[in-house]
Parts: sequence; C-alpha cells; structure tokens
Amino acid sequence: MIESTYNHKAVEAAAQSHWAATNAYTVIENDPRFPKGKYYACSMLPYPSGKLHMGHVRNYTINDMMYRQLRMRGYNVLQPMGWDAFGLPAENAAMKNKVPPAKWTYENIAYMKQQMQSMGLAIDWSREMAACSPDYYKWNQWLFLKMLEKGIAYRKTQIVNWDPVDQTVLANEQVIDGRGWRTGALVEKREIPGYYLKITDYAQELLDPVANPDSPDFLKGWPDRVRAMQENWIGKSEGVRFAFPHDITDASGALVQNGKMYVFTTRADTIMGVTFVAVAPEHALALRAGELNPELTPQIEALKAGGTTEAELAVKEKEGLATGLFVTHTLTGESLPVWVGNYVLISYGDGAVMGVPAHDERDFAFAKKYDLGIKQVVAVEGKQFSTDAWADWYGDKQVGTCVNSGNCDGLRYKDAVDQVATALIVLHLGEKKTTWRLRDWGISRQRYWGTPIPIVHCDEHGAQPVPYDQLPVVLPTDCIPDGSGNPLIKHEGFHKGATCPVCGKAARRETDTMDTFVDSSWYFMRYTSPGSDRMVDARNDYWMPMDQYIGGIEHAILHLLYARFWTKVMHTLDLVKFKEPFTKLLCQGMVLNHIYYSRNDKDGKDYFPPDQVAPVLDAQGHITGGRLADGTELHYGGVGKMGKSERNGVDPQDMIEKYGADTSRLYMMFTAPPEASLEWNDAAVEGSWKFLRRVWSYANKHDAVLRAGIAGPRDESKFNDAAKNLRREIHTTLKQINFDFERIQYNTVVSGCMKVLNALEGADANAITPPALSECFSILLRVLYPSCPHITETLWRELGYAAQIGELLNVAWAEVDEKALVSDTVELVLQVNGKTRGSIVVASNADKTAIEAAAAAAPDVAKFGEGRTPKKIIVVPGRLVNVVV
RNA sequence: GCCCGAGUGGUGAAAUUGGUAGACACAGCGGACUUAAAAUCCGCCGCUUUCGUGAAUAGCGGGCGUACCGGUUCGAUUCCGGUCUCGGGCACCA
Repeated sequence: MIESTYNHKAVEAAAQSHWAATNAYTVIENDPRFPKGKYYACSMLPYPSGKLHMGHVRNYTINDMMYRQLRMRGYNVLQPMGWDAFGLPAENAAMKNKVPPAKWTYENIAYMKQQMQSMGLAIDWSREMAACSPDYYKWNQWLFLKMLEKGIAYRKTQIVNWDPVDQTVLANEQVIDGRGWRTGALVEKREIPGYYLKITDYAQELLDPVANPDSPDFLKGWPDRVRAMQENWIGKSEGVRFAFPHDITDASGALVQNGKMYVFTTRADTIMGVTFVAVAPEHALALRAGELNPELTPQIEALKAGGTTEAELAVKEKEGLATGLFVTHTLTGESLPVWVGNYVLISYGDGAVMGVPAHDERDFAFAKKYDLGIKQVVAVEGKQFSTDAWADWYGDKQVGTCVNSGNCDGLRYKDAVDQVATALIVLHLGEKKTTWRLRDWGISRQRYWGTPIPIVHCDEHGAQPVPYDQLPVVLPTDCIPDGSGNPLIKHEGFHKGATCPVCGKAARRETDTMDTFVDSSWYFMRYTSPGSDRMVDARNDYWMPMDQYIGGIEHAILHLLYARFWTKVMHTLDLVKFKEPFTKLLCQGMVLNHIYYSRNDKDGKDYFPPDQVAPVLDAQGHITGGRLADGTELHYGGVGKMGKSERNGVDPQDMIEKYGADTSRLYMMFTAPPEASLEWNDAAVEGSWKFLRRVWSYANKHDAVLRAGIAGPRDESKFNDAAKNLRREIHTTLKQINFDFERIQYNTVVSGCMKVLNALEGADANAITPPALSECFSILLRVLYPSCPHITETLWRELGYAAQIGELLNVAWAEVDEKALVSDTVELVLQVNGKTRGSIVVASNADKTAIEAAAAAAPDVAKFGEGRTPKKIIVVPGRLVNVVV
C-alpha cells in the first residue's frame, strides 16, 4: 500500500542507498545488456570552490536526465565526474585562511561530492579524477615533453601584468582599472620567458570543422553560435606582409632589422594612403629612438602602461609619440614618420602597423589627434570624402574603387590587393600571406597551485626536459602562498633539489606551472581509462569521441578550442584514433544572479552575497544599488553568472533539504530551457513540490486499480470511450515529450509530465477499461523518471511494476501507440485575409478540395469577407485554412 | 571597441522553426471544504474602464499586442534591414 503522504527524505535516502548498494551506475565497456552500444554524456568538470551552485545543479541535472532516458532507450551510458582542482581561487583561500591549497581543495571536493550524491546523480564514481592528483598531472607533463620533442612546445618571451609592490605576476582578473587588486599599485607590462604550444600549426585543422560544412569532421552536432564564435576567434585572414625600407642603424652601425620594417595588412589596396607608420613600444625602432634621444625613453615607457587584455586595448585612448625617425614608402619612396603607439602590440604580427587615416577609423582618430596627413585613396560614387569627420563607408572594403593610386585607379578591393601584392613581390619587399587571429597558447604561469612544468635549468646546459622515468615532477603540497611571488621559488627542496639530466650537477627546477586549461583539455579521456599506467588505453577508443558534452556557454571559445587542439596533438602522437573529441555539444545557459559590491581602499571591489543585500530601486523599479542590514550602501553590478569571485552563487543545499532532490531537479528543469540563461529565483519552487505530491497522492488514491497490473491486452477495440479518450490525450502528450527529449528541451518535458497528470486526474479512474489506467500511469512514471528518479522508482516498485517487468532504470522507454492517436475529425483554424475568425471541423481524411469547400461555406467567411467571393484559399493540412477575399 | 546570443502577460515560460500568441506553471483574485488555519479542490486571470452593444469598470463583439522603427508575405514571436537594452567571450578567473 502506498503511504498517504509523500516523505521525500525517506524516499530519497532509500533510493540512494539502494543505488549505492547495487553499484547501479557503474558501467563497463561492451556491456551486452545494452544492444544500442555506448553513449558518453559528460558535463564540464567543476572547480571545487567550496559548494555547488545553481549552475552546477542545472548542468548535472541536464546530464542526468539525458543519462536516464538514454539508458532506458537501451544505451550503455557513461556519466563520470571529476575536479578541476588546480587554480587561483585555492591560492587566494590559502592566503586568507593560512591553510595549504591542497587541504582546502580536498575538503571542498569531499563536501561537493556529498552534495552531488544527495542530488541523486547517476555518476560512475569509480572513474573520478582530480587534476591536482599526481596520477593525473603526470600525463600533462608527459604530453608536454612529447610536444617538446615534436617541436609543438617551445620557449619564447611573453608579456605579463607585473605588480611592482608584491613583485608578482597578476592574472587579468587581478588587475582592476589598471591597478593590482591587493596593492593598488599601477600595473606594469613585463616581458618574461615562457613555454608556448603551437596551436597555430593546427589553425586550419581547427577551422575546418567549425567553418566548412563539407569538412569530414564538420561539427554538425554543435550549436551554430559556438561554431561561429570559434571561426571568428581563429580568424583566418588573407592579406599582405611587406616591408618599409629604412636606413636606421643601431649603436654598432648595423641596419636595424636589416633595414626593413615589416607590417601586415588586409587592406593593401589602401597602401597609397599611408601617411605614417606606428610601432609597439617594445619594437626595435622604438628602442633605437630611445637610445638616440634619451628624453623619449620615459614617454615610450609610459605608453606601455595598462593591462594586456584585448578589451582594454580596444577602448583605451589611442596615444602616440613621434620618434623623429622615418621609413620610406615602399612604392612611392615618400618619407613616412615612425610613431610609437600604445595600441600596437609587440605580440601581434610584426609589432608594427601602417597608418592609413583615410580608410581606417582608428588611424583617422590618431591622425586627427596628432595632425597627421589624411589622403583619400578609395572613392564611392556619389559620396563626398571629407577629413572633418569619419564616415562608415571610408573603411568599407566592399564598396568603392581606388583613386589617387596610380595603376590601381578604378580597381575594386580584390583586384587592387592583387595588383599591390604583385608590385611588392617584384621589389622583393612583400608577399601575400594568410594570417590568423589565433595566437600560440602560452601555458607558463608564475603560480604555485598547478602542474609543474617538467624542466630543469642547468647553468651549463640551459633548460633541459626532465627524463620520462622521473615523472611525475611532484608538486609540494605544504606551501602557503602569501601573495608575493611564487612560493615554489622559496621552496628550497623543490626549486633547488634537481640535477641536470645531461651532466648530473645540481640544477634549478622550473618553478612555473601550467595553465589550468591544460588540465581541462583531456580529463574527459582520463575518465575512460581510470588507473591506467598509460595516458589513455584501449577503453578510451570505446567511449570516445564523446557523444554529448554539456557545459556553460562561457566556455564556448577557449576551453573547447584547447580541448580540440589537445585532441589533435594526441592524434598526431597516435594516442587516439579520432580528431574531434566532442560529437555533440550542449551549451547550457548560465544561471545569473545580482551582483553587489563596495569599493575598498585599494581601489578594488569587495563583493556581497545578494541574499544579504536589500536592493535599492529607482522610480521605474530598476535596481540602482543595495544596502546591507547595517545600513552600508553598496554599488549594483548588474546580473552576472553565479560564481565564487563575485560571491553571487546560491547554494542549492537549502532547497534540497527542504523540498528534496526530486523537487529541486524538477524545478530547475522546468523553469527555463537548457540553453537559455536564467536569472535565479526560487519563488515558484513550491509549484514543483506540489506537483510531486499530486503524483504521489494519485498513486495512493488509485492504488488498487493501478497495482492490478500493467500487463494485458492493448487491443484498441476492447477499450471503452473513456479509455480511448484518456489514451489519445496521453499518447499525444507522450509524442510531444519524446520529441522534446530528442531536442533536449527539458522544460517542456516537465510541462508534458504535468499535462499527463492533469489528464489522469481529469478522467474517472473506475470507468476506464483495464489496464489503460495503469498503462497511462506507468507512462507518467517513465517520462518523469529522468528528472525525478527517486519518487518514480519508489512508486514503480511499490505498485508492483518492478516485480512484473523489472526496475524502472532497466525497463524500456515509453513509446507512442500510434493507434491511440487516431481521431475521426480535426478542427482547423479559419482565417479570413490572414486574421483568425473561428474554426471549422472536418473529417480527418478530408482532402484539400473538401476543406476549401467547407471553408468557403463557413458563415464567418461571409461575415468577415463582407460577401466578397474568395480569391484564394490556403490550406495548411491539419492546422489552418486562410480564405483571401 | 570587436565577436556571439537574448528581449513575449504581474512572474518563469510555450508556440514541433512562416500558420489559433500566451500551452504548462508561479503569483493574484473569487469560491468550496474547515470552528479556524494549513493542505486540498473548482473558477477567473495580456491590453483596450471615453471602440461598439450593455445599467455595468458583467457578458458578447471589435481593435491592439511578442523591446523599438521599417520591409517581405495570404499570414511574421519566427525571415530581411536598422536601432536600443541586457548577458557571455576577448587569450593569466574557471
């Protein structure tokens, strides 16, 4: 007998211990129970920040719904979990709490794992991994050494944010308005050596699967928007690289850069409009200008100020300085002034650009500011060029033809570029070149809590790779960072405890660690090969490529691109057989929450959790600020993704405690479609709770009828009208639910479940031919199971269905009985001149002519058509008729 | 600034992708049950009170309505052009 009240705590505890006792979600390769083969559905691994937040709940519930439905459909489904356990927040927590990052991290993992278990996720925990475990990061080091051997990894200088007070490198996140977040000191750019991975060697291979539908690896299972973002990020552009000759010499009298200052441009058609050139403050010509005129040096240094991000560069005021040096225009021989510009980056291309004020908006502004020449070389018929103000057509290469450009005059963009390129080739001063926006991946971080880069530095033999048999280079776990510099440098046993593999003498160990994007570039393959003494083994070839990857849209570019690149490197090294890791991708929308902060005395921001803040509203009801309980006024930072750094995450634990995992999961799925972003609000969670109670009490109320059995004839002719009507309604809804599962629109799956219950409650249970009621209720339990596994599995067992056909997890998915859908008549919407005016009922099998006749005869047509005769009748089968008069 | 999205009732959203806008819910309002409350159940619920007809801010009918302006179409939340606002990413947050 089903108990009268739904006790979620008892139901969920019992279900979860049953799953644990039976290892319900441990999967093996080639399991004969699953005829449809494997399905690998994986969520992006969480950073162990302390507690789960609603974004995690959303991510894993989507994954879990998918898991359970596909398993019932006959797939061998793998859902693993792990921890992105290296990274900056652990160091910050260590500084704040004076505990080593390792301790903080492992405690967080333990707590969050228990939270996940209380959510009832079908995770195979036997495959759990943590990035900070030497068993895992050993393989980061191993593959890094392989890449060094292949020349994919190399060493060069990189530009970092330097905090002069703390004497440390800052992450972009730690630079706030150009100042260090802890010290408030003005951040400087500094050039230091580091390791890079040649992702640009794979640029074309990374581009084709996102840009070319004819590519064999085209990622058709990815959202269009993500492919577009990756395509633009890789940014293939065809242009011209050429040199401006000059006779500037260095202190020794030799020509600087052999007398050729190279630039790259996609607008070679405007070469005759060049009136100046600009170089980065670190460029050889800028350095030489400083030597020749020492007064300039501090001004050149000042142009290096500010952060390194592209966003910051794009919006900052363009400033420059004339060097007094000149180069020669490659084609005209004119003398062109060399400027140093704060908007020119040494790390992009050649660190120098040509200035065409007439046809580049940035150059136009720069020329106006510093009174440089503006020379029109592209014209559009009927449009007047004026140096007074910028107009969009000046920079549009799609319109216009060349003027004032010698033999290019009259040519359009493409022909003009060809012509100019030919001229440059003849002079041996330039060539056509494909360039990429994509830059090589710098992986060196001057931080403690990451994978040690397996290199030792010998005074005699330089940077030497650690021999393979000495891997892993184990990271000490007892350091507590204090914010000044990298603790590994101060850790004598680590830093100085190495020997040179060449000469055996004492050597310094590399103290840089790897970017944490390395950890997340292949963890999903380690899940397939737990405990292996190789990076991945044959089991990886069974599960990979991953069938469905699920994670936040904020990872659409970097993480996914790095993971694709890493996979291609593994393919190059014959470690895997595939070239793309993720067949299908679902980018769930972010869970957003309000952000409140106050300014601290270091010019940084101190954030406050929204649940401690009372919003301050303006007359329109918009939030303009906040107030703490003690009256402190706060700034409002809009809504943003839930996370640790802005302290606006919401811990799901309260909701799970109060309503249970099933209600929490159901509500999270119901409240928005998976791909939409979602401003968090739990005001409506009661509705989901109420729905589950109704499901429970329906089973309790109709216990006797329902437990009579789900077996029995499904012969349509034996059902009475009540049974037929109920079945038609429920199978119609089931058809929609199955479609919504296919397209991963789980919010309407939940709506569908509610419609099924509404239909059941609306029917007279005792008037329905058995076993139609049990059949319909068993459909409800099955379609509800993926979102609410505890309550459905319990009711399934209690009603005796498990004894009849097996446990819910293992029974077949509910399929639509097409015969139940048949109806004699169909109602069509009637429109007159495109406006809805009523409806007509026709036989289901009525043909177009019959429908047209019925529509023409409808009284509404006469009324709204004002007696005019129909000119045209449009019939949309099964839906609508539009009469045009 | 550049790239990518989103904008629909008081609220979350739906509309099988050009075919009844608001399914399913939340909140609210009205009612039933109850000594009362909770729970439960039933009903209403875009705007138009100076659009018509009504005594009526009840019904019925009409008109309007998917951020804003314009276009294509028999028909547009859906397609096209432009604008605004919000969110994500911009290479050292993860």
